[in-house]
Amino acid sequence: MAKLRTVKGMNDVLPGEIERWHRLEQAFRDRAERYGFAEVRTPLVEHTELFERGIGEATDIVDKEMYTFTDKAGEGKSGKRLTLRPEGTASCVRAYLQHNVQGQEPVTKWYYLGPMYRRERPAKGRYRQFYQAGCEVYGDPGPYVDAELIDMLVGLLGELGVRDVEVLINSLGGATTRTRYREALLAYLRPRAAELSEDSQRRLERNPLRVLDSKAPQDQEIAAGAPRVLDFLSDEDAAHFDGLRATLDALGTPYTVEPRLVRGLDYYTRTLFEVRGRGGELGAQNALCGGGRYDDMIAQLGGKPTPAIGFALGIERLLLAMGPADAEAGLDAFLAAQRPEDRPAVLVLARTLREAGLRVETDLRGNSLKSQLRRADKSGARFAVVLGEAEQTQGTAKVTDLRQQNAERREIPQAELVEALRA
RNA sequence: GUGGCUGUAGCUCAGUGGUAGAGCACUGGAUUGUGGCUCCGGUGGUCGCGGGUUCAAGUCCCGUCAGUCACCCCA
Repeated sequence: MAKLRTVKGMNDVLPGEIERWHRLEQAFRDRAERYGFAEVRTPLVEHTELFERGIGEATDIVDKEMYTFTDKAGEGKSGKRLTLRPEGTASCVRAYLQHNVQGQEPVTKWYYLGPMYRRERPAKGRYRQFYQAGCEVYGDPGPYVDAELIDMLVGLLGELGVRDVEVLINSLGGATTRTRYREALLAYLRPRAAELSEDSQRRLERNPLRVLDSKAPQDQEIAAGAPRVLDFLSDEDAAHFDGLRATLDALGTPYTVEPRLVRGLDYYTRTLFEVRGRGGELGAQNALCGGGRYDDMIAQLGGKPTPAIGFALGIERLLLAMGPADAEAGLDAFLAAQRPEDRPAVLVLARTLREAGLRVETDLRGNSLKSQLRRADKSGARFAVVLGEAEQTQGTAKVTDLRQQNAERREIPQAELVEALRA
């Protein structure tokens, strides 16, 4: 029988690595809350229809990457089609509508953090279960929140030491702009269809915008001469985009306008952005986070028309871009027993110290004092504390500072130990 | 889904068709109450898995699975 192991593309995160996850997650939460966002947690499983209607059936995500299954059928009922969420936005919108949040407050700011599932071929920085942290704002048409959101992201990345990034922005305009642009783009691409890559030819009628961000050289050449969305923006769309840029300028947030930035989700309107890392660790998966405005989705899913914007960032990718971890906070003390009969007293003392808030470890498997101290040293503990016959009778403990090479052993009354170990 | 590369100890990797190895890690010890450095010992392997070729396969061939990188996709 084959060895048990994780499902392809899904990974364990073990102690030693998890500390970096905590640091990232904590930085994200802290920043999001400082900006007025509150956490929302939604189920990992949703009705398949939510993603089909929310993300768009023409997208690759919905078309071929979702983990979808049929739930067990109930009495006289057929099973329902369920899907492991491939992204977070659709679920947030569903929750927003389900609990009629839009009727309770004019503007809603939510953040989320958790695993997403897409059945793609795994690669560096791309896994089948991967983690995203994201923010969503409902009820604010922008463009000021758009800029604030982007600026918040750049601030977060900087706080985490990721400074070599590129912020790309674009605008797709509203529904009417998009329709007009789509027609113009098709008019340009159709005569050149034969020259396009196979993938782009397949996408041409279904989702022509995707041809623009193809990496195939022949596609890029053709895309370079294609009409630009920005030239098709309505006056309102253009004013919105100008407002975004002016606000980013006022915030001092660097950005690049990339008219060919399109992104693979169908729901975007107007503002679109992506932050790419330039670090070598990232490989081809250099999109650290992406987002944009999706002003039409809430109405499409049955709510009253409400403007919305959001982004998601890929935790694993950000971890790659962050580089190696700082030294983790270690133990305060490692307690050792001189003789087997000292072990209960060590446990009593360990409990006292732990109750006092100290991080304390012991190793009382029955090994020698030498072995216990060797482990104390490897544990990274600041102090070694030894209890033996003499200390037991005198109510003291021998304390050694493990950071010093030939540290003297101090005999300290147990009553003063907490204080001594905090030093 | 397509292609390239890689699978040997927990980790990093050697290994000319002829007895399975090293370093690190783990563990025991080096005049009995003290760690690191050093030294000596020990545990640990279906050589990813299945076929084939051969007197003989970790080594050669085929398949398969997994990892990884790129395409693709996207965060």
